[in-house]
Amino acid sequence: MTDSPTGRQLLALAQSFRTTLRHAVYLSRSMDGDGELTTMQMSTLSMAADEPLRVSRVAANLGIRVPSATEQIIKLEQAGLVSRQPDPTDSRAVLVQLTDKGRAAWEEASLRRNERVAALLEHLDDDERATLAAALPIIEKLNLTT
Amino acid sequence: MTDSPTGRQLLALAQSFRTTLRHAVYLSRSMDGDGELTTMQMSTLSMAADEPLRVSRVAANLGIRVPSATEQIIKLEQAGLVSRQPDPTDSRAVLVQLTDKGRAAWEEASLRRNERVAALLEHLDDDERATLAAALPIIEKLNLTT
DNA sequence: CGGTCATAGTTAGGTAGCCTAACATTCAGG
DNA sequence: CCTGAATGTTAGGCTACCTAACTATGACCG
Repeated sequence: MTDSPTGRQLLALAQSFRTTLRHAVYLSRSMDGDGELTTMQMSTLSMAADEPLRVSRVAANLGIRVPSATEQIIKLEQAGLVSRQPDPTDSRAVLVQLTDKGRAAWEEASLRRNERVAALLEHLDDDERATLAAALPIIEKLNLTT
Repeated sequence: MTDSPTGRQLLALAQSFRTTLRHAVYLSRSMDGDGELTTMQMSTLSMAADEPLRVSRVAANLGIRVPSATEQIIKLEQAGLVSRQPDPTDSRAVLVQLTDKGRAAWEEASLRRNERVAALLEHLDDDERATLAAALPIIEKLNLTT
């Protein structure tokens, strides 16, 4: 504790974390296959599942700019999965809302993804799964810090 | 244990994991800023750091196709960070090798990234860091399964 | 009120990274 | 040799992101 042993440990953990983060991106992409909804599309739908929300909120949640969000949302609209309507309380804003078709598509895609991920998790033993489960909220916490 | 309570637990964990995975992608992207090396570029350099390797190996490690790897490698070459030379033992193959400049750039970028991630990790307490450290190899294991 | 500034989205145009298909070159086996 | 497999590169296209410029609405204030 003379100098900063904690600092070195932190750097070492950061190194490992960075590597794993990269592999996680890889893993995530490998889940995206087929003609299914993309991860980003599913996130958008899941946000709108609770209540209609603004384009700017979608952008913020996805970590992209508003024009990019508009683009994606228009595609979802053309696919009939969401509808766009002016916000009655502020006609500048646009509310993105899930259609019935959108909800069905999201639920089904979500289920299928979960099954695919669950199949991976089956290769872990109980302890490993417990550790993983404990780590997830911690990673979430890191995100908020950003 | 009558039906498959484990199955339901697995699905629930899968759901959480999927969400965190998405946020991890977000986190990872948020690290990519500036005019620095991208994550993919750093991975490529780190692979070549040990010994020269083939384009096809780079592609496989990054999870992309060979033409895409060629593209990235050519950019790195133009930046003077790697060199491309025919494999003496098989002149179809091309060996990608780190230049001195490439090694220096990689080491510096790596250090800076680690510092940035370490800054995030500082917001965690010791227990949380321990849990995170324990979870990393488990996530790696999932990747191999893919 | 009426003018000015901020806010919400869309449009336009450009870039980066990925893909498949088609192509050269080289190796390996009968 | 000659044919088929393996290794890269080239060509062309797609998607998701970006910034800049624009429209339209709201909000504040003299």
